[in-house]
Amino acid sequence: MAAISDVARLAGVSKATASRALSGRGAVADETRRRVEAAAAEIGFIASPAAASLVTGRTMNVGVIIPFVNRWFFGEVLEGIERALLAAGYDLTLYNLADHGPERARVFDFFLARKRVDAVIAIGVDLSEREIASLEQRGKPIVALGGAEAGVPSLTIDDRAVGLLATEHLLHLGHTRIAHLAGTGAAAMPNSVHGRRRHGFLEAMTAAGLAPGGRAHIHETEMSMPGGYTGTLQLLGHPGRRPTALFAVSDEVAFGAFRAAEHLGITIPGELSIIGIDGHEYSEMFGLTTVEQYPGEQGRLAVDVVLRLLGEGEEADPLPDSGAPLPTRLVVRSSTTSAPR
Amino acid sequence: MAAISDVARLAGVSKATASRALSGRGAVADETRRRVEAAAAEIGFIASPAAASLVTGRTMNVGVIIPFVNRWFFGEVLEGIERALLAAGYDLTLYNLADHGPERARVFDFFLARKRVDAVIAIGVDLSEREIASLEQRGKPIVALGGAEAGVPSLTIDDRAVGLLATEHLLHLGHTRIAHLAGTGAAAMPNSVHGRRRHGFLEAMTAAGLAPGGRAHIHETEMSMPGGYTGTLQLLGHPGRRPTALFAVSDEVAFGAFRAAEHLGITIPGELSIIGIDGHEYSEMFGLTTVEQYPGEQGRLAVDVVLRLLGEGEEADPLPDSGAPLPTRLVVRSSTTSAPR
DNA sequence: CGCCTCGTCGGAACCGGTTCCACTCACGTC
DNA sequence: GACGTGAGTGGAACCGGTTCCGACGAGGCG
Repeated sequence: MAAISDVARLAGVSKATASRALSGRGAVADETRRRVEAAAAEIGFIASPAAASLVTGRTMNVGVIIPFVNRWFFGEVLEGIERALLAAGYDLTLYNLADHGPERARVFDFFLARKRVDAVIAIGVDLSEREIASLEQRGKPIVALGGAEAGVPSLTIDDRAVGLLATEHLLHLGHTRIAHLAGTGAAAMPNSVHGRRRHGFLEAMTAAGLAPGGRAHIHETEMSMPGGYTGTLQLLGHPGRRPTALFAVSDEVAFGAFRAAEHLGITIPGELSIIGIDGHEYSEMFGLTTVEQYPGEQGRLAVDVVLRLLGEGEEADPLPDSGAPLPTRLVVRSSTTSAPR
Repeated sequence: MAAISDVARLAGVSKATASRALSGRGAVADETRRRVEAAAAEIGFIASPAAASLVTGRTMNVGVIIPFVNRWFFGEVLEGIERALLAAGYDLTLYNLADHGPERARVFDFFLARKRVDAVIAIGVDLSEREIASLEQRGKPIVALGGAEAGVPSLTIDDRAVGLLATEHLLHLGHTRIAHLAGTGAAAMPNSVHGRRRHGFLEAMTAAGLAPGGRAHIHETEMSMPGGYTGTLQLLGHPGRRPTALFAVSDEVAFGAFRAAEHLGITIPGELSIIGIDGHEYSEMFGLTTVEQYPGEQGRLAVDVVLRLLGEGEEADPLPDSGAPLPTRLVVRSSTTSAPR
């Protein structure tokens, strides 16, 4: 429990000089700095973050709010954030908040409002006005990732464009009976990620003269492999002319569709083409055509923005995150092919 | 920016009394407490954790070290820990440490050694002597989860028994040509989770008079679905008498095996029985027979132990975590059946 | 009725850093 | 040679709580 006063005494300087020497702020003669550093090393001095943050008001800690840990996208983002934060000397405090329960209010009022974090990164959760106000009022920057928030800097891919792109890929292959496995609430919440991807689908279909509801089918399902499985069974299980292509809202959902197709004896891509969204780690194994996004990199970017807002990056790189959507890329594999005639 | 001195002034008491009233420590008259609480509520007083931890030495923060976020088991454990910690008023600081890189030393020396956390929960990472000593020396309790650590309280299932149980299930079904998809390093590190499961497999095979190496095959692979996929292709892809049953070291690996079997035109369970370990969220969808474990509950338990070590739970429930292995359960589904004759 | 005990409370020290301010001193300039 | 300048340093206040210790009054006991 060596304190800075011990270091100062050992180095023969004042506490003030020791602090300046170790923190790098303020002018200290080179020779003095070396003496102080040597003294600190000798007694194994470790500064108390509590004492520092008490006076500076900075905790060197960023809160991350995330609804799921075990969905691939979120896990990847979290890893990216963690790495970037660690490199910058920040700690990451995790809040796993799915719904708007009492838990959530408690986290905002009790944990985040306290001086436990300097900033907040919210992944895939829509913050309420009150929640945003509560944080901003205390001068804590917020950055949203996935799901644009009004009033706070948001990093997100263009989900509508991605839905459009995926659907157009299927259309270009000659498919006309195309189904969409959408995420829960896609129709009810047009501004959600699911809603925007659905919108892109509808837009492409309409532009191709394929009135949705006529031959296009949309089924909403949970964002998981079992969700894709049961959803696909619903979509393709009944007799009649089946869709020849399926646009799944995420790769995990698409994986479930693979399994359902196998169960139904439908071959891929012969009888059914499947495209997903994400660029999931497993998509190569499935041979899944997908629109890739890069969640790890997105997490890193979110940290960049946060650090800039905290006045760390200062000038440095100008970073063109001026509202431009994050990059995505169509990767064609073996799960999509020309429509059977 | 309301400080406790403001509360005290408003309530007409001293800082000392205000602190006692709000923290619940020390004797305060009921009427005084009510006045202080009313004053605190009125000006929206929020205590500074930095100030409190500076003097008490407690941060109300627990560090969690985890090698992956995106493996189901780890994600589930993390969620369980988060929930339990939050309920107890603790924050969770996440450290995503896979290998023994320089990053890792930095986390231990710079982050954990500082007074940023009160305790550490290490999931599936083997701590070095030095790392353990460094934490214990500073009075920070450590709890290990999955992969027993010498010298620190460890929560873990009995991996050898689980491997035994899974293999015996296949043996009871009459299988004699049984392959094991083991985790990386299973042979090289007999005390690892992978090593112990492999050991259980060998033990069951030997007891059944089936000399490993004769008709039993072991292949080591990455703990993921693609790992299971390529591993299974290796194991079953070449001609000759194939195994009729497969014991996969984890459910995710088993899922990959399903996919590989489909690719090879092998029916399940007709030509190949598959059993996994974990009780993965998706195992029901696959109809996978598995030995379930309960990672969310394990995380909760780890928090219980940590809180006890921090002197929170004090007496309360005696909790029989006296080294007894965590619960597991064999769940038979449609992926295993009698050996073909 | 005197004394002890206990509940209640205030004053003040303290946790361990950071930073403002004043001061010294060497150096360059006119 | 007088003076301004700025680097380098120390003293002390301060961040916002917690806790030790002592004071005080009321009630119980002998």
